[in-house]
Amino acid sequence: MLGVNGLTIGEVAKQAEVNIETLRYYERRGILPKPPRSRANYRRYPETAVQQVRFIKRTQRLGFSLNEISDLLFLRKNPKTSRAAVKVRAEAKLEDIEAKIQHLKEMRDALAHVTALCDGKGSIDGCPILHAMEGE
Amino acid sequence: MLGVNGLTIGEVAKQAEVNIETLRYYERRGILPKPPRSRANYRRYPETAVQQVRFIKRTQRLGFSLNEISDLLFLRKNPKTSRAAVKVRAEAKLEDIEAKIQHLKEMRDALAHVTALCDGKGSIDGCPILHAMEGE
DNA sequence: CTTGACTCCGTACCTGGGTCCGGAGTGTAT
DNA sequence: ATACACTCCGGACCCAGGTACGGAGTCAAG
Repeated sequence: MLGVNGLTIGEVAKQAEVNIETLRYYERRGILPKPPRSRANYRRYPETAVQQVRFIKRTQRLGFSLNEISDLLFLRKNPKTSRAAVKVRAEAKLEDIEAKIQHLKEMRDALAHVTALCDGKGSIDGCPILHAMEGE
Repeated sequence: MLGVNGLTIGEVAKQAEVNIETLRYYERRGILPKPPRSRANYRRYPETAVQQVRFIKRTQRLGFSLNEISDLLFLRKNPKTSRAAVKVRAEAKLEDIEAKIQHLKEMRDALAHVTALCDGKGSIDGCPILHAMEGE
């Protein structure tokens, strides 16, 4: 009866490999459209819902936040949007990611520098790593 | 009267360039030792407190979380600790950071790939970036 | 007709690193 | 002495992205 037309939330969750709670959360966030309800008030999702959730998850893996994904979905809904609008966002995100990489590389280099000071021998007293963290 | 022996929380905050609330937070977390109190129950920090806070901030900038910093401080307090214990943690953190960099690079490459598909011309309908996010 | 699995909802909780609030007490300069 | 800055405290709030809880209703099978 339930599955006849529309997927239950559990079915969508399983197929899209997310938690049921995640689907309800996305709905609250307005990032997943509210599906119609059965007589007993159960959500009955169209088949496309699974694809929509996968889109969200894939886009997240590209580094976009849920707010940014909302924004992208909003653009997509509006036929007057230009492709340039999407491209601008993609390029901005690329720069974000690049900046994070640079930041992590700086941390890595600084930490590698400090780590190299220590031969790992002796007691903690005078430990060159801690010393470097303490000093200027 | 107050400044005569010991720094007030505001003085430490200013010198260490952190918020007063941050100092109280670190104290709650047990990462900054509880200073003695004045008659009126005001914290009177020793001069070394500023250095301690700077240590925390510097170590954070190297990528350590406050929990990891607690752990490091705990090691430091114990004279039986070997330098190797510190070095092990530094190297583990280095690997953490390296893994984060790799992850971000994968995101960057995937996103760059997708972004390159689009010449930025035309309407959003059929946008190759969104199309790539939707498809497998 | 009962059992077990599923769903409903609102709300609270989680991690991490703080930041802010508000009322009360204190320190100090004029 | 009074104005103004500083400090005290517990608890609430912030960001993100969920996850968990618990009581009630519902569905399908035996």
